[in-house]
Order: sequence, then C-alpha cells, then structure tokens
Amino acid sequence: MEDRLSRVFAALADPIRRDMVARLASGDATVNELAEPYPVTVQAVSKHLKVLEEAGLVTRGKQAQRRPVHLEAEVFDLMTKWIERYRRQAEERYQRLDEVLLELGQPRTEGGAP
Amino acid sequence: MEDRLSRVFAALADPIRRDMVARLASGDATVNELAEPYPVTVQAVSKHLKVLEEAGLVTRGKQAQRRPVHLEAEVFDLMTKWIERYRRQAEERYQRLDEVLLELGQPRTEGGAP
DNA sequence: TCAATGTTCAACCAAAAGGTTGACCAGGCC
DNA sequence: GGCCTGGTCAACCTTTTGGTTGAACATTGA
Repeated sequence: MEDRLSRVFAALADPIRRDMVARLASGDATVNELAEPYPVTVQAVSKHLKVLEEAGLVTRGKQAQRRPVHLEAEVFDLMTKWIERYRRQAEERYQRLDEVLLELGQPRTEGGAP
Repeated sequence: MEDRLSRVFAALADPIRRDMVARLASGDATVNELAEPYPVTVQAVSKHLKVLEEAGLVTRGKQAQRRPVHLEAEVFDLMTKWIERYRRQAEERYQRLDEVLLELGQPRTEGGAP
C-alpha cells in the first residue's frame, strides 16, 4: 500500500481511527485528550494518529509540549470522488438493464441481494 | 475489524480490489476474467473477491462452473453517508471560524495545509 | 466415461498492523 | 537546577494480510 487513496481507505478501516476523525470533526484535540476514551495506551493512539497523518487526514500543530491534532476535511473529496464515480456508473448500468427488461415486457429486476 | 463499515473501507484499501470494483462497475465478470490483468495467481484473486464479498460489495452467481461476480453499489451509501457527515461538520466549523475572525477584523484563515 | 475448465480449499510463508512496555526528550513550573 | 507533563521512539510480540503452491471439486464437452 503506497498510493494516497489506499492510505486513506486503510486509515478509516479502523474503528478507533474513524472515531477519532469523528471527534476531530467538532474541534481540534491533543493526543492525550484523544486517547482518553479508549482502552489502549497513549502510545498506541500516537501510532493511530501517525497513520491518519500519513493519509493526509490530519495535521499536527505545536503548542508548548502539546501537539494539537487538526482534521483536514479536503482529503474526503478524494474518496467521495472515487466512490461516486463507480456508484454512478454501476447504477446507470442497472437502470439501463431495467429499461431493457421493461421493453421486453419482463418483470423488472428485483434487487440482487436481500 | 468486525463491523460493516470497517470491512468496506478495508476492502477498498487495496489497489487490486479497488481496480476490480472499478471494472465490475461496467459489468459482471468471472473470476478468471477478473484475474487476467494482474500479476498474481487466480487463487489470490479468489481471496480478494472473498474480502469484497464479506464487505458486501459484491455477490457471486452461478453459471455452470463459472461464478460471475456482481457489484452491489448500495454499500457505497454506507461510506458516503459516514464521510459526508463528518466532512460537513468539519467544514461548517471551519466556516464559523472564518466568520468569527472576520468579525474580529482579522485576516481570514489561510487554508491549513498547502 | 473421461479429460478439460473454472474455481475453491488447505497449508504454508513473509511482511504489515496493532498492541505492549520502557526509555527518552522537550517545555513549563517551583 | 530539578521535576512534572505531553508526546514520541524503539524493541518486542501476536494476529492479520496478501501471496504462493498443490490438491480437490463440480460441470461441461467429446
């Protein structure tokens, strides 16, 4: 895994990191503040932040010995663009199929998986 | 990693799997067809498909000895909802900050990271 | 019936991920 | 200077991941 998109998806594949992003969405926080709710050491949280940082999802500031973490929301665009592109494509295809079946007078497709 | 969202993000964190999703967006394909472009064995591709399937991103059909793979685009919603929620929140906060600074007559915030 | 085709299963391997503990370093506060 | 406080680095461990090879299984076609 080396490309940007892979790093972003991988970063958000962990519940703790996703939760941290959720909290950062409502304001910056220090490492200790972020670590507090989780049953892991602060070192582990520090590692998680590194992953988020390398994915470009957060940046870290400097405030005395504190390192306030800040969410960079722009990176989300990368993902949504990727997702939307293929979803739209897939949905269009699906719709075309429906139209074809309709033209043939067949009972329309019933959503694949329940 | 056990929850649905984690599985979906993790599944898309791999370039090969993302590429397979991209190809499936324009139509179903068999395992061998999907495997063809990559420098890995068909068994490895079979494993990748299992990951995508367990994330709910694809389903597999049955056609003689073939197992056509079909993209389930609905799962994308899960992700986009999550992403959009926190992006919006973060952006609103950012905008409010701008307004406050403007009221104070300060030079507006210049986008965090370059 | 028997071989070829398409796919999966099982065992194994190396590397990466997520966690731990312990040492370390930098800034404020007496 | 000495010592908390906040955070990171390093070494280590276990589990997961992505890949391999080799065998198995089901279905179709000759």
